[in-house]
Amino acid sequence: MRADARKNRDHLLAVAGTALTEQGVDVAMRDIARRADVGLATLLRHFPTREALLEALLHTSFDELTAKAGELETSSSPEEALVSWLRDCVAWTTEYRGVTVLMTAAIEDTESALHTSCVTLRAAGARLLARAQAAGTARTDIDGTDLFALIAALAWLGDQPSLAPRADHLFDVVASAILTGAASSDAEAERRPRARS
Amino acid sequence: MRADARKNRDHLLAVAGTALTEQGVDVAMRDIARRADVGLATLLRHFPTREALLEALLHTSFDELTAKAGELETSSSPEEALVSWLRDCVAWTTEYRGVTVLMTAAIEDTESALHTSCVTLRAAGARLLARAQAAGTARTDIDGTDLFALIAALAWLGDQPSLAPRADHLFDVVASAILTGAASSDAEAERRPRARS
DNA sequence: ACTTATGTGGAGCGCTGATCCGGATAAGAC
DNA sequence: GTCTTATCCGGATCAGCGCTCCACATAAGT
Repeated sequence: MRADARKNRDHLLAVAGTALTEQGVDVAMRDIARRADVGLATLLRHFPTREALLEALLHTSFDELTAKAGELETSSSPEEALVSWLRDCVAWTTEYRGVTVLMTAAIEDTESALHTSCVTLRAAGARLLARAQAAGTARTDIDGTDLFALIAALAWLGDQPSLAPRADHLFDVVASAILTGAASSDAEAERRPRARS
Repeated sequence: MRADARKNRDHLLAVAGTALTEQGVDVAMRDIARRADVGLATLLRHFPTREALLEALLHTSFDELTAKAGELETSSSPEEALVSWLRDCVAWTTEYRGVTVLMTAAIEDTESALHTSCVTLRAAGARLLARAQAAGTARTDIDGTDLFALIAALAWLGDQPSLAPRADHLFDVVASAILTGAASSDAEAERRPRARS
């Protein structure tokens, strides 16, 4: 890659990062190009689709989340690991408003630039879930795809301005549905723990 | 209203109904106008915004849902009434792909044509919830807005092609989180009843 | 210094929702 | 039955979107 191209690419990524966090993933591609003092065609050549741009921008975040899942698998109890990781996933999506819709579309579109990252993420969650299920602390009638769907739904809730204030609380509600509390001594405490703050 | 205007209005509503169920609420306004053999301006004068069109089209459905809530309040047990009504709400949204997003935006936008309908719907749900809470069969740390958010999230799940197959199952998961099963003799059966079909 | 392969960005396409305004027409007066 | 007028219609137009093409600028290699 030519030096000026590399420079443009890096600059575009930096500008896109701030633009996306400010205006959500639906920000106009033209706006990103304008803010980078670059033609729209240049942006679209480096990143032919919105998904491609997001992939380049978020793949380190994806890696961190999957890595986190691996760490939790050894450092925490199955139940704590699962819930903590779910919370991290949902919290992460709040930084990029609207990314949830693209991810749910990407997970079964093998052509999407985000496809692989999403599948990997789902697999990481499935492992944490299976571990908790084996320990008897998570209900056994859900799988990794269900978990992915629940994360997506909670993330979507956080994206809706009118529902966002309830997102944290509803996370606890849904989490209580995933956990059985079977092998936990404080099962009841886990079912209705966190009072409305 | 002049006779030709009334005729156009009715015709547009009929055409919009089929167009919306076929292509979702994001269908281009121009397409609706084209299918009705009418200029775009005509459609937009009768229904200045997409919300206005939807309100005219769906307000009978909204009325039916709130009426249904009233009936269930006297005909069924608090628990059954709540779950049955929630299921009806979620099922109804599947007929109009994408309507959930507009509804969540409308519920706190007093300018939206859908605002009143959404608020009424939330109130109907809140009453069913309060009744179940009074009977001790629904968790007491959620309110009508939380319920609305959960319905919206489940409806959104059904709108996503990749997650839709799990929507019914996840409805049961979330429903189990809302219900405590306290006053029910088959509490355990309610917590993990429906095997994956 | 010259050539060439590569990168660039303005112009233009088809699409969207929205607005304007000249012409068509139904409703009401006579 | 005719005429007036208030109402309604819809083609033309605008700004915005993602996207593509291609004449031109320029960095890299000889």
